[in-house]
Amino acid sequence: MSPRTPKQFEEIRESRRKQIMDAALELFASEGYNHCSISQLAGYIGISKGLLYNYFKSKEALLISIIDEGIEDIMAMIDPNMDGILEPEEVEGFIRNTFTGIRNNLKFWILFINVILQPPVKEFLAGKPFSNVMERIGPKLLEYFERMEFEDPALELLTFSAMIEGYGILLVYTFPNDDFPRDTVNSFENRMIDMFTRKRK
Amino acid sequence: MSPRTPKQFEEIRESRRKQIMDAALELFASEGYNHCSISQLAGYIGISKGLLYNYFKSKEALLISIIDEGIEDIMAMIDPNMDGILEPEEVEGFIRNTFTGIRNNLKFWILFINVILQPPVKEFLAGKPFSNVMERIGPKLLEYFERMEFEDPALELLTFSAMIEGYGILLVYTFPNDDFPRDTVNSFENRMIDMFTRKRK
Amino acid sequence: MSPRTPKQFEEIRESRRKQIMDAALELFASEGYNHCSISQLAGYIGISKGLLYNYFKSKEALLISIIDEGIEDIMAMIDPNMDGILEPEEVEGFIRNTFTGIRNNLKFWILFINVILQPPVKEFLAGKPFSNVMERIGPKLLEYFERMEFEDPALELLTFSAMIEGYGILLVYTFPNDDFPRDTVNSFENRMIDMFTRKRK
Amino acid sequence: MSPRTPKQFEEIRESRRKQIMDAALELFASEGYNHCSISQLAGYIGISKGLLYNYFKSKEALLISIIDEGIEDIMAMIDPNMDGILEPEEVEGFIRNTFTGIRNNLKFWILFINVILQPPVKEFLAGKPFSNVMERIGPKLLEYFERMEFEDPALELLTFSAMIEGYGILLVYTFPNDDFPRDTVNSFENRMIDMFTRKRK
DNA sequence: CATGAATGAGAATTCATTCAT
DNA sequence: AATGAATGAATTCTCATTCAT
Repeated sequence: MSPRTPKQFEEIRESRRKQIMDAALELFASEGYNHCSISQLAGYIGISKGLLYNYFKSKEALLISIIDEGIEDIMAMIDPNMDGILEPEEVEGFIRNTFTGIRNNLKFWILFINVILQPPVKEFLAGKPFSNVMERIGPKLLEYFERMEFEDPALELLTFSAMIEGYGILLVYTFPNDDFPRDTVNSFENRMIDMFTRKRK
Repeated sequence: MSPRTPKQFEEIRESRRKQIMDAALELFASEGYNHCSISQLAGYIGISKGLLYNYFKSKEALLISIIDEGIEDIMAMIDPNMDGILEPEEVEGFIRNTFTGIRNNLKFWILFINVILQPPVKEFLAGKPFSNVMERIGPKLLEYFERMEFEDPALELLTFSAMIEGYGILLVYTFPNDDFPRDTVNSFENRMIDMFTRKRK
Repeated sequence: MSPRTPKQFEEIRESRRKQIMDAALELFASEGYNHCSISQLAGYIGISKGLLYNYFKSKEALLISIIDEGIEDIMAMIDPNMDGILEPEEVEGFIRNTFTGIRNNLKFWILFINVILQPPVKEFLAGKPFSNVMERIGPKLLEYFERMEFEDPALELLTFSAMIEGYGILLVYTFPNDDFPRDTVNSFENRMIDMFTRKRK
Repeated sequence: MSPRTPKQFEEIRESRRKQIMDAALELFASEGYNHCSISQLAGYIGISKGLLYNYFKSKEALLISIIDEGIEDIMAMIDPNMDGILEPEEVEGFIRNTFTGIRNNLKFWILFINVILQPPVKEFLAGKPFSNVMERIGPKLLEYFERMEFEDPALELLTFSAMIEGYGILLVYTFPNDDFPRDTVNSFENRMIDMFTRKRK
């Protein structure tokens, strides 16, 4: 066999890294971050503890990487193009994407909810622009509700946020096994779209 | 000096127990359960580590006690009398009480959200009828929405749940310091009452 | 009620002391000295920990008292009058008394075997003339076997000691519940008497 | 430097494990199991406390491992082939092997006597077929004494057991430093062989 | 005499992290 | 790159003993 090229090395590293992060997400989400030891994690993946430290400089760093990437994934799905002012179709898209995004990354979402208030992640998020999805697009939505002449834009924003987050929480706490009545969820999504994209008087 | 009576001992125990639980709630909620050591907690209260174990057989047991009592407190406030079928006024009361209950026990609520998915609490809740507030009154609400001829009772229940939980979450994650625009919250509360107590067609 | 006389106080103290020692013997023998806490013991007796310390200055002191008294009891039964030289009838009496003594104080015997090699008791026994029953009467028996012209007096002493102690051990380890074939025990006793009181050639 | 092979790791583990068990046997036997802390033990070996837990999941587990292996060692020496019916030569061999076995593993024997009645070991032995050496070969010896037409087989078994165990106990309690008159011991051994392998009428 | 809350010293245990190979 | 033995600091927990009442 010929010696591997630098590019191949890079690929190997990348796939290992991904493997570790996937497994850690899996385990952290089901067992809890604190409750899950590096030994256990390494054993679960089938690699040595040392190798893990070859890829992540600490357990915290691993967690942060997972959170970071997860947020990016969800953000990418939720928010493909929100630079300018919001139009109703974009709000509709945002709602649809959010629902899909959370559902597609349920494991991550569970972990996220699980650790978001705990020291390492808390600190990490503090410095980030997307510490909270809502925080980022909040102002835009506010401006949108104003422009669309909703009666009480702040109330709309609160309602909007609560419904989005409430949905996410229900997924995690009440239906973590995806045993969700899909019809009802679709209706809920439609109701939200209905509520927040039709101009009210 | 005469020896203490059993009643006196009982009082000492009761007040100490409360003192420990209050301090632990405080610290666990702000620092995080895992991040806060028994040493730190004992130091914060100003007692010895040993005494803590005189009152709670383990750190987990202390956490569980806090959760247990907190749930009871909130349930007592939320749900004073929901034995029979629900009437609109009761739903209104439930909404109002829930909002007040969460706000009055914000520290507990933060801790609760923080630990609800973590092993000891998860297991503890599994055996409880009120593992989730919604779980308990869900069926009653469903029957209520049917009786009130809401078009899609399941959707109403989901919306209702999401809005309640979303509100709770927002409090914890987004406005933990109570820097909440109170007017908007009141409007949100009223909107919910409006949505779920007026018969729809 | 008239105030108690000093004598009555003395009696109360004495009976309490005995009660504590009996219960401790019971518990130490069944649970193991180290495994049994002062709390547990006090609870078992139905008194407070403080009171216990009123009677014994430490857990070790309590153990030592039990051992001390137990040894005295057994010694009193085994060895009523062994001051002068031994005669065959005295050896016979010694054997019979030893068997009865061990059987009557089985709980103590179990505790004794259990703790005899452990630090506090070990040190305590070191300074005592009866650190071991055999040690005390060993020299006398040796002289007896010589005077009786046993062929190898040292061998007889070893055999004698081994049979006595072996019997004690069997009681503790193999038949702690007294489910002992009494006939066989009696025969064993008679065999020992036979072996060690009849002059050999 | 090439990484260690699995075989090398296996060797390291095996030798460390043995080192720990040897040291623990040494220390537990001389200081007493309860009196000897993990810190002390680790310091004595010259390793960290943590490493100890890498090899044994608890102090109790370490004790049990020692007991388990010790029993196996002694059994292997005592009882090389006792499957069929016993012949006088086998009984002789058993006696000789037992004496040698106990003497060669005196440290273990001391520890064993020391802890055999204490909770963890007691429970552990309960499930074992060789909880007591005698228990295992008792029935065989009984049958042997019957076949050899000893007058009272049960009495012979009791005498045999008592002498063996009594010898073991004497070693531990009375002559723990091996300051044993070897001649007398040999005579004792011969006397036992004489007593239990010559057909009596 | 009697109580049990309170202490504190020390014990067992865990586990993220390092490092020689 | 890969391993897992080894570390050590921190953490949970135990329990004999004291002491105010």
